[in-house]
Amino acid sequence: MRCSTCSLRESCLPVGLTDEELEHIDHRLVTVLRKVAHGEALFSAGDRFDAVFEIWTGFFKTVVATSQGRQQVTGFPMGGELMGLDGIDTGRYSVDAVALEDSQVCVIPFEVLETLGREIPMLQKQFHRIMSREIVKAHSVMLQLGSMHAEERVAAFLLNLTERLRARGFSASSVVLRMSREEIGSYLGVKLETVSRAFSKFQASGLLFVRQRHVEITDPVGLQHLLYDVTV
Amino acid sequence: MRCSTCSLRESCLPVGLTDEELEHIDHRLVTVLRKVAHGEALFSAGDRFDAVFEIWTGFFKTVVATSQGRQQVTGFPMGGELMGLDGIDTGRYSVDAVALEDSQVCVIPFEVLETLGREIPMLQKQFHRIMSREIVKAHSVMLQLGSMHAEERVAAFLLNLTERLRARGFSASSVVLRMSREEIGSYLGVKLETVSRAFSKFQASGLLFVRQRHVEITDPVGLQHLLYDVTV
DNA sequence: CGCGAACTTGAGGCGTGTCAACCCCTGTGG
DNA sequence: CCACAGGGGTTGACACGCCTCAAGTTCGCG
Repeated sequence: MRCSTCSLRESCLPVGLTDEELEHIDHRLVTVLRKVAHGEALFSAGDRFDAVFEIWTGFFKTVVATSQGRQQVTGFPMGGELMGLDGIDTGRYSVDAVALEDSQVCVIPFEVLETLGREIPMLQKQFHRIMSREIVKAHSVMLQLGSMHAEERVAAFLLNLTERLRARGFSASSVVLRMSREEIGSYLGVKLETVSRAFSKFQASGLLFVRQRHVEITDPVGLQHLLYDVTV
Repeated sequence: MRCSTCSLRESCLPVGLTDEELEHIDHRLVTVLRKVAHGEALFSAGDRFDAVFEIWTGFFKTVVATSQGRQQVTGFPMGGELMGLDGIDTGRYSVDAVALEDSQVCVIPFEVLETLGREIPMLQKQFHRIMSREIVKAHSVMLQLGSMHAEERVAAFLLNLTERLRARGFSASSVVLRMSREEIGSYLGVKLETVSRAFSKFQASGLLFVRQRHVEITDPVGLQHLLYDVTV
């Protein structure tokens, strides 16, 4: 596997490396490309940790669960994002990572990443940036879960999703959701019916058109205003 | 500042380092000990990032805020925990870190940490573990915010707090809360009155005694059961 | 073409928020 | 040492947003 010629090299772990450094990590950082079928788990909570995974193509959900059967979707990682960082601490993954569509991931053995990080300071720095970003994203989700009303959460979710799609060159207005209402609801801390009602209400307000998993956002600014116009 | 003779060296960043390695980082990893008075901010969202902070003594809260004035407490870090990791990504801190009592923190310039990490693999590994743990903790908070009822959240909060105190050699049954009902409520995504009512109800159930910020937990197992006995 | 899963929509109940009054501590100044 | 002020905490009554339960609809897929 060669990072130096990969189409994602500008939005992936080795961003900012020189051509020389990129060639140095070719065939070393990533040795295997793994395919994950729709519905299949890339890894599960409790599995032994030995690698992190860079999403090359596809879409995932990550889920934490308690022994009592409580579940919570903690994220919807997509192309260019790194998964498995939660496993570094204890040596076992703490979430399930399930593909929401047929996907391909670059397998990065963690030992190799730490070694190459010592050799290439820029790689080390990028890795730290990515872990830090993960923490910041988590804080942002906590803010949503802790302080927003149901409709605001759904609006924030849609805006966040479309922004990420836009950054990857996809349309930000016409979206096909890869996840169910129930998965969205779990992520946002509300029930699936509440998500459905929010979509319907947004449609009635002329902000978007929704038909099952197809969403056409006609008024992104209006959606954004839902996050501002709140009695705080 | 010397890490090799610090009383916290077994529950701090350089855990697991050899005596030689510890002496190598003495006066280098930590150059300054900073005092933060009760109510004062160690750093604020937007401040330029150049260091992470290891809490030596004291107690903090971290708070995220939006431009619209929405706020969310994201954590209550205490002795032996690392703060400021959120600033690595963008080069600016993304939360406020406010002392809830007079505190002292070791200032760790981030440049130095990355350099020493390249020299000492064990230091690098410990740092990665800590960042990873931060992500896992965040997932756990998401689970609370997204799937638990108010009383369950309060019970989980109390159990988590006392467990951390216990790990530091303090009593796990007799606690003086350093934070207000409002701060607890913000952290848990409920209103301060709801926190107050939960405390009162726990007392009525014989699980604990509460008087203002003094909490005496008489039945930790009973508290734990509140998290199990739920229709999921 | 038909089945089942996912989604939508409605009615009613419950949990938490809101608002307000009161109490308890702490700290300050006379 | 006491009086007082003020912030934090508690408790109650009521409102409302979201959950629950249920029925009906649509869509994807075998």
